[in-house]
Amino acid sequence: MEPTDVQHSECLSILRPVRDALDVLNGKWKLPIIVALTFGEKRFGEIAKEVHGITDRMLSKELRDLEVNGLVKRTIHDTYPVKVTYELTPHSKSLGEVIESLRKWGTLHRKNIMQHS
Amino acid sequence: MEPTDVQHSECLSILRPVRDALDVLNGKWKLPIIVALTFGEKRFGEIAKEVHGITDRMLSKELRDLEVNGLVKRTIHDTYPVKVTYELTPHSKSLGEVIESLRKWGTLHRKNIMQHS
DNA sequence: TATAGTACTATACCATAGTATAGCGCTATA
DNA sequence: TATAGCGCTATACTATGGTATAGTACTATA
Repeated sequence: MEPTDVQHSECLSILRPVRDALDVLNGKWKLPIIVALTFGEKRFGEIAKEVHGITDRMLSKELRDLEVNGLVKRTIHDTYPVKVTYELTPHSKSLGEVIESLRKWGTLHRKNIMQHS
Repeated sequence: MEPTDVQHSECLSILRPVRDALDVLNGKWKLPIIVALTFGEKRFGEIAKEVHGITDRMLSKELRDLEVNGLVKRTIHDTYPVKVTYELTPHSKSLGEVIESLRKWGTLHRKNIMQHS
């Protein structure tokens, strides 16, 4: 193997965690839902109101996705009538850096595109 | 408006550049193609060989996408027979930080999932 | 009794991302 | 003359993400 081959296969192995991260954030609704939960726990209906345009079906599905990925905690309160709330987990807070990094590059990229068109 | 509303709308406006960045990296093939071009310019056929499993159709489409987004430069060499090469632009190098940030979180996330299952 | 809210699920559909396979016009080589 | 490589494009298909609309079992309120 040549040196570039070694470097190349290293790059490829780096891609797996990168893909993992992208998959967690992917889709139209994940980030808006996370934003909605940023300022404290909320009920299903409250999130639905804040995330404009989302259908109940999608909200239900995406919340389950986020729960499986350990970003959101679902709590069923033992009251009458039953109350269900969702909140961000500590793990989800660690996303802050990634989002900031994406935001910075996205802003830079937008400027770049503007200039060259 | 309450204070949280202000903060909430701020978060939403931050999402646009984040979406932009995610869209550029999205899809199954963008990152592997970028990796293939990391160590210098390459011809269509060479990239096709390095990015395992990609079809000509997809490679053609994704290269055009990357070119439109200013990450890849396409050069037609005035030789017989004509030679076409692709290379990364300086702008694409600025992706390094973002990818590193995603890689770090992706690794952390994987550990987190392993523990809680 | 009727209406509305709560937290969903079911069914059907559509649009986009990606795959599979083939072909094109060109040139170089055997 | 035939075969293979080059850089693609065309056509048709499937799979996934997302939308639209309705319905459920329960409770609270008028």
